[in-house]
Amino acid sequence: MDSKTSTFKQQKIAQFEELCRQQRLPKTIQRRVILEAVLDREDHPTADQLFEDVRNRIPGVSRTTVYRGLEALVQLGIVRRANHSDAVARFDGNTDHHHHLVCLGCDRVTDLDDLKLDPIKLPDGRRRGFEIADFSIHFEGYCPECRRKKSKALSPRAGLRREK
Amino acid sequence: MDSKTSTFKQQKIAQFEELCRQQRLPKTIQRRVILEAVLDREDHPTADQLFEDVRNRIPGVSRTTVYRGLEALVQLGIVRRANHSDAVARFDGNTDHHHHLVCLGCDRVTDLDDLKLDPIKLPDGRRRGFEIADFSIHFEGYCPECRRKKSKALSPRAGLRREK
DNA sequence: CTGCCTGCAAACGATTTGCACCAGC
DNA sequence: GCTGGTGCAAATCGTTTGCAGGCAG
Repeated sequence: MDSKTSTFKQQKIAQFEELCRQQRLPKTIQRRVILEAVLDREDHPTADQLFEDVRNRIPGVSRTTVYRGLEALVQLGIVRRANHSDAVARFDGNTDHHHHLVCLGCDRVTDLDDLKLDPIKLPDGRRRGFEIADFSIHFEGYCPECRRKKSKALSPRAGLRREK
Repeated sequence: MDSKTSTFKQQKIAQFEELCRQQRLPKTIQRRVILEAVLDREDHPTADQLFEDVRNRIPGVSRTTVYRGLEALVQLGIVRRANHSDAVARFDGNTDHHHHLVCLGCDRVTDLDDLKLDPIKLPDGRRRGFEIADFSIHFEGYCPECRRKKSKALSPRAGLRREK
């Protein structure tokens, strides 16, 4: 929205085009729009949500194209797969270092950019021969909405049903 | 295997029976065995792997029962869903505080019990009204196996295909 | 031209659901 | 006996694949 965000988006798109050139991949409108759709969202949309978003801009796209485009963007390292506990694939245009707030009530995941946390000593790197490149912290707790529900009804732990 | 592990298992099972009593749920053999199957594994098995394990002990079980049993155990808070990036559900009998090593090459997730990390200051708890109950750190990197592959071929980033 | 990308329809695999029956309490 | 668990088969849902064009380089 503001210029900062906008610049970020520009950069990502430039990065995408750059990679296409490097790898001699045709840069199609579809994939550009798919990337834009991911970048336009703050949350971690599912492939289907993105399909809807893309379809608003390119009425004829097929679901397959969106799925394949997303996969391609992941391969290029421009977007990330976001791992929620539901079974559907989710994507995240923010490939920078950031952390997550995971709600134990509704399973929603929000990004957390507070980086006072960063100076954690990346430890035991070579433990078990594992080479650590980065890390992110999952904070588990309850989002405002679920806190309210929780205080009202201590009981049932609204099932882990999928959101739709 | 050793007495410590064994005790842990006992406790979990006791906890399960306790919860069944509290909530007036019948405690069936199937669910007990499902729980045991989860506890007997160190990794994060898929529902289908657990189905196989359970079937070895109760030849007649249906896949449905295992799925439903696992769901029930998750609801009871005895086992956790483990979030990998592949599309299949995975489960984890270790509900204690622990961290994860996530391989960017093969997406495998391993538990990390090194708790020198624990004294991290749980910060900004009330940020956005989010109530933080716990946290876990995802270390992203490359497991020994993928490091080897990576050093040989810098190129293709073996696709994110499912393991089977 | 050549190769990757697209769209469609069909296939697929994991998970869920409806229903009749059976088992704990 | 009532309630919830089980097993089976069918349905569902997200995702992938095969194939025939189409388009970017």
